[in-house]
Amino acid sequence: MPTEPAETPPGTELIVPERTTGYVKGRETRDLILRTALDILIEDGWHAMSMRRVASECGIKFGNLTYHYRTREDLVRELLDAVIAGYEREFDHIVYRADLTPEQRLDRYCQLVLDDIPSKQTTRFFPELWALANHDPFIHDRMHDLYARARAPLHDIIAAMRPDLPPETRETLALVISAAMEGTTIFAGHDKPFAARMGLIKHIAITGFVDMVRRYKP
Amino acid sequence: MPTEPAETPPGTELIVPERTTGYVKGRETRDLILRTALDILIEDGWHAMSMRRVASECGIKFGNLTYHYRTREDLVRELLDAVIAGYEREFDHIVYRADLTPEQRLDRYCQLVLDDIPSKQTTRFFPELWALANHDPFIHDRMHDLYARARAPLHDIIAAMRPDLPPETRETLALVISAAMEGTTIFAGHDKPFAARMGLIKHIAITGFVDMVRRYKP
Amino acid sequence: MPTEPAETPPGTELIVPERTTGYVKGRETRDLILRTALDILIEDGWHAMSMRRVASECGIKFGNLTYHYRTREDLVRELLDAVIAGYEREFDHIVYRADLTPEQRLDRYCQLVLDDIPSKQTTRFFPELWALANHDPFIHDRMHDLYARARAPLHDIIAAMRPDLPPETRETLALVISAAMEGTTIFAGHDKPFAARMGLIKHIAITGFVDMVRRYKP
Amino acid sequence: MPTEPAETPPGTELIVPERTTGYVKGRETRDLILRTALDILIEDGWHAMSMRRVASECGIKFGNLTYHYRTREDLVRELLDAVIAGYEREFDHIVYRADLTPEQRLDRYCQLVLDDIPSKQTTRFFPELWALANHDPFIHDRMHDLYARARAPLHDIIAAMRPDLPPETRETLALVISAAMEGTTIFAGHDKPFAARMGLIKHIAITGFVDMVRRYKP
DNA sequence: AATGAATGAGCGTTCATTCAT
DNA sequence: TATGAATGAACGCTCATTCAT
Repeated sequence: MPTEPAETPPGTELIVPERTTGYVKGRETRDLILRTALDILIEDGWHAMSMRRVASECGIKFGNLTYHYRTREDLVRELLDAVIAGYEREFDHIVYRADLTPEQRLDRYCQLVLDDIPSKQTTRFFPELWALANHDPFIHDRMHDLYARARAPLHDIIAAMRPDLPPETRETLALVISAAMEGTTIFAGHDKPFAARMGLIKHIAITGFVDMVRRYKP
Repeated sequence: MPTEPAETPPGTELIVPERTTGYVKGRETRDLILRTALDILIEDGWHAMSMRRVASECGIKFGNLTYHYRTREDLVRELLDAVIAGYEREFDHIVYRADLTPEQRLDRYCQLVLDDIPSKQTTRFFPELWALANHDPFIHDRMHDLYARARAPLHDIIAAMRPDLPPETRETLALVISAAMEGTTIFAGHDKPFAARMGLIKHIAITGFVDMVRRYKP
Repeated sequence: MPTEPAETPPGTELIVPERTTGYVKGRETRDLILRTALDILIEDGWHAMSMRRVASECGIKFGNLTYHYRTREDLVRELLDAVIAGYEREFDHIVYRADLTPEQRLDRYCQLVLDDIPSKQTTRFFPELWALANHDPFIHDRMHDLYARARAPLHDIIAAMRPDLPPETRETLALVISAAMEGTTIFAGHDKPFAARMGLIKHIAITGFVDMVRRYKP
Repeated sequence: MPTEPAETPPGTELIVPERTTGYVKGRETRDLILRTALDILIEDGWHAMSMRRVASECGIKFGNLTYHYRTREDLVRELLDAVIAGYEREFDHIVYRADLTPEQRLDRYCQLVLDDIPSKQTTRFFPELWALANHDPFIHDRMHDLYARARAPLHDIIAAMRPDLPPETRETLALVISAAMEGTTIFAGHDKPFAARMGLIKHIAITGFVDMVRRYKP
């Protein structure tokens, strides 16, 4: 079973939306702002990502930051959208390869996800997102949009492996597998106690998931 | 297959440490403070749990709060210790029942954990902890202490089921199972999109976990 | 012996540093802040000079004060620098007059210093500085910088009067004279018991100092 | 001329007043409190001498401190009185020695005062007092009481040396000498830039003062 | 597009004080 | 005599926001 790591880690790119007034300078500044804000979020967490600190670490003046993002919420939403869109884009153009068996594709999908977890950005960003989603409906919905899109390939794979199961069961299998992988972030993500054991974790998890789909009896 | 919910959900109790000196009144006040602080943490998150808001929602004056907890860190540490101790206590006196087979005990253990996940406290508290642990070494260590203690019963069960496996493999099996269950918090916890499907999730997960332990080949 | 008071008392002016950027309005606000802070320091002492009180007595909002001086230390340092620079400036352009004998210049120098002591600002400001210098190394160094500059003219005068003495002795003569005058602040400064006797004090002190330099035998 | 240092430095003792309820324990506690408060005042200054810190550094509980000194002002006043009384006592029983000439007694008196200045307590305590006296009439009066008593021996000495001078002139001579010595605290006190030069300062100052008294012409 | 100035609110902390135990 | 509990106020600081330049 192929276990080589994915060629391009997802989520390393920020997809910054265009604006109506398409000045290049402003676009560059917004890029810088979002990149810097994400760095702070990753490094020191949500509450450290203040407007002042973002401006300061950008090397721009405070007034300029509020020109581009009038309120903190504006900044936060565009940041989360940009980060999430980055993850979504990677998923879209990596997973679909028709030359593999469903088992191989399941294996490959899980490799991709688990290989991404030890990255500092993923280990730091998603727990912030999970916590925020509990208190902010906008973030909650946006986050579950992302996960729904991320599970879509799994649905196809599981449907191919188990056409006998009802759709709800297949979806829930996908959910359990996805949740299981997310959960490893806490224990084997960047700088976590079991980071060094990620290889064994991957083997146990992936073989377990394949078995789980293959053998599940309703 | 036994799927009845556990009789007492863990984590609903705060274990507030005694003090060598002090009157009953002070003890009651400290209890109230911690209970209120936890409620705010659960409802509105970490940064909403300010000293002022805790005092205000306690119905006590700010000065009195700082009398009992001189600094926010004092409050936070005693709160986390009290919450975590509550979870640990439940684990300690529920899991050890010698009259069951290892498979039954694994099933029971997972039932216990998964039954707790939809509780509002657990769904809200642990993601906060995961996010905080990324930026606060004290919280990081305390959290992984808790999880290590929570995995201990799993180690016994898996050792009984698979004495042939080396300890590291058994530990990692336990870790994967534990992480998988934690991951469901995000998707099927309180008010989450798949909360209603927790029954099916439990069935898929638990039968999958039992299979995973039973059939794992190094 | 000439005893007419100096034409311009030193230390009545605040030398507020320019900033590279900024509007006139901001400069005026900073001037007002420092002037007000000094007034409070003089009137009610160091610990009364709180950020809140400065803002309030300025008629500006607290947030605006912290905009101009982010921390109290920023404010304090710029204030001390401005006050001290005011004293230094006066010393610089008053003392050097070549048309006088050394004795006349010594007399004139002491006149200048002693005439300044009964001013409320000097009587109040310097004892605060002396107390603070005991607990704050920055203030300690800045204060002794000021005094070193203030003694410089004395060194010249004494060198002219007593070229036979070694430099260390001349410096120490200057120090004793300077210290003696500073000490009168406590007893004959503004609103002090012997304020009314400053004329006699000046006569006794100055004739004594001139004699001391003229007649000192190592 | 005799220049050996005084046998017992003044101001090292706290004279704590008795109370009507003469329990020994309470007296001991008050001693400890005042001693500790003075240490804090000397070490970190006036504003650092808070009730809380005094209690904490005493090793007694906060409530107990407020039992002995109901308000901070109570503590401060008794502390200052005790310290000042300590200095006064030393002056009283050291200075009067009939077997010396007036010049010798003047020398001896100045030796005594100047020898005390480099002590940490004196260097730190008096500048605090000078600053406080500018803003607190009670302290102002008490301080000048102390200095008046301290100058009394000088008046006798100067009267013996210069019976020809009118009393006001003699008093002012005493004042100038006293003020001159106090002023050296700032420059040659404990940890001050010219502390190492105190020997030369003493010689210059004392010979100068003797000359000043001997030769002053109204 | 970018900066400077000003506001109002909230934060954690320290403090002096009063009162019950 | 000593401690615990509670209050109210002020502290320095950071923040998001608005508006003029």
